Amino acid sequence: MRLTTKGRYAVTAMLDLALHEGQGPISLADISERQGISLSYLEQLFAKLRRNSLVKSVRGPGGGYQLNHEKQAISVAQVVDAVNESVEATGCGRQGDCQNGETCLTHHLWCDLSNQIHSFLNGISLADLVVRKDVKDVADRQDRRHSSQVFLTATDSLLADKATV
Amino acid sequence: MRLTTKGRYAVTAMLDLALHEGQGPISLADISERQGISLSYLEQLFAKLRRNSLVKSVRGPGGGYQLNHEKQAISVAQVVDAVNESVEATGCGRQGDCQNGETCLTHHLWCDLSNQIHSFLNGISLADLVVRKDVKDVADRQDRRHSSQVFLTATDSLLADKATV
DNA sequence: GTAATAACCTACTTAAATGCTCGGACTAAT
DNA sequence: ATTAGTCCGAGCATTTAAGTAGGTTATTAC
Repeated sequence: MRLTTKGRYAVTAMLDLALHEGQGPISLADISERQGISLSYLEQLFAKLRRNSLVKSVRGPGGGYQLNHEKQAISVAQVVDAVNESVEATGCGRQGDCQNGETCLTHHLWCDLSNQIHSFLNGISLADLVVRKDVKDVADRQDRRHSSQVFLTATDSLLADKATV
Repeated sequence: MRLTTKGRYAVTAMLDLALHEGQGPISLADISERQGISLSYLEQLFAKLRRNSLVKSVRGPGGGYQLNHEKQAISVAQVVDAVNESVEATGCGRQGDCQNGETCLTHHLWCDLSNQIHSFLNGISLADLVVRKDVKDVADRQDRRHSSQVFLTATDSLLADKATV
């Protein structure tokens, strides 16, 4: 079992998509900036998310990614799974052949733990996260910062335009 | 978060000690044989278990390891923790400074998950495991095999003794 | 049609951890 | 004195995460 930034990034990015749903395709550059995740790394993660048909893409200018299903139909477990971070706690993948063909002493314990984790993460959808207060707070902060940055760079280019006149 | 054979080995080995409690010190060689874990690797794991005072050791012939506390006072979480396999799912160690100083979008989600896992593993003691049917079954199988092996090697040495006569 | 944008793809790099092995030193019972 | 055991450090092969770099293709806007 393993849960690193890989799975956390994937969930964060998907949640970012869910939060900005209805605003058209969201570019990875935007997500990268808002969530502080390397753009190239995001590309690799979204390749997997796309292969698992959790997102759909639009190429070209104004393009980006969108959720491929309803928010409430995408669970955290699915996202973590899509980027190959199994929350399976057994070493044998539940086969029970952990100790050269036979069941090891603690096999069932890890099975129980796997069930526990999986049902927990399976029970949480992106829609559930979007309405949480702690998520909303962080999202608001990020959006303010992001839009003000957009404003600043827009102002910059206006000034640059003036300068070139 | 990470749970690999390292933590699983540690719990398995501790459970082995719990199962053979009252039989004096248990050598790592015995555990290695019964549980199919490399002896040298066990040594490294038990160094950590000892440093966390989960076991006490007896050196010299007839020596080995014993639980340092009552079976019911040692939880699976403690054992996993002792070998440095944190079941902490956040990247920031609950600090909330995940995204360059500020809280990331999914921080609270991973906190919840950590709580879930921790309370689950914390609620299971070695005593709980010892009485489980699935554990008993495997333990019986291992003990039969182990004692018959001891018998065989004993017979071997008897025969060897006879041969040398 | 040309430039810009953004998805898409492949390959490489760095760092860390796992799961071992090996060799030896210390300690205590026979 | 020998032997059975714990103790300790170094080293090693493999895997993975996480990120870099460099490019190609599709689409829009000018």
